Amino acid sequence: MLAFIDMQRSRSESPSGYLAPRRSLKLRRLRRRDLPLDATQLAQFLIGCAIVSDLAPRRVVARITETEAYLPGDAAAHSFRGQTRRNASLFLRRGHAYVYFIYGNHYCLNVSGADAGVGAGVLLRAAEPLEGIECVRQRRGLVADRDLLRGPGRLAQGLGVTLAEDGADLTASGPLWLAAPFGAPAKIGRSVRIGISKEADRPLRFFELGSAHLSGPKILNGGCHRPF
DNA sequence: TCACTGATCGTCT
DNA sequence: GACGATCAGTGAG
Repeated sequence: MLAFIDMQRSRSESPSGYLAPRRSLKLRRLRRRDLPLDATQLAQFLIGCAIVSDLAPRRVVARITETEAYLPGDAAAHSFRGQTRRNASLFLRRGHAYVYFIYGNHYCLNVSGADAGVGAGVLLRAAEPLEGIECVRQRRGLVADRDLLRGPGRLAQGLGVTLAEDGADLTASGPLWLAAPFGAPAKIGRSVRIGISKEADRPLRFFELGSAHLSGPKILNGGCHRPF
């Protein structure tokens, strides 16, 4: 079991009820061997882990609350038709960032989830901002706190992720990396994936039960959107 | 809260 | 030229 992370922070409650940390979190970088070799297991493993962006102007730490697994041979996966220039990062060893641009105005961040050359990954769909919230607000504009990183496009925007991070090793020293989970282990829910037309009935979406920081319709989240 | 729609542009066929 | 792992804005119930 992974070591616990001491959050080393005191929290203050904002008018919206959001709990904002005052001090930097103490984080342990995940190593590649910490990551399950199976994308479905990796998608569950990443719930409760942190994604850390040291991209300018300052550090943002967010606790991952929602993921989707895209497997080898999965018609909904970008790897389904084989390797192209766009999806090459999806075929890297597990733990690399696969960033793609979609719908003309959004980036999405994935974590490659298999051995080199296989082509599997985990889409990070939502997270709860823990540190650098002001920086996220600057990037995201005037939106409700629970909407800051809720949705794959919003998450990438809030972390400052662009195509420049495509192919980055999230287990190496760099501006974008994964940290070990902290706090009580998340209770994980499961549902079908969102926004796809192929293999849409496969239950490969995972989320933290009870979290307010989830995308998608309420019915897929176990009716767990907490009012703020 | 949900349904609907337009914006936007890279990738692939 | 069509499609797409999305989002924000708007209106209805």
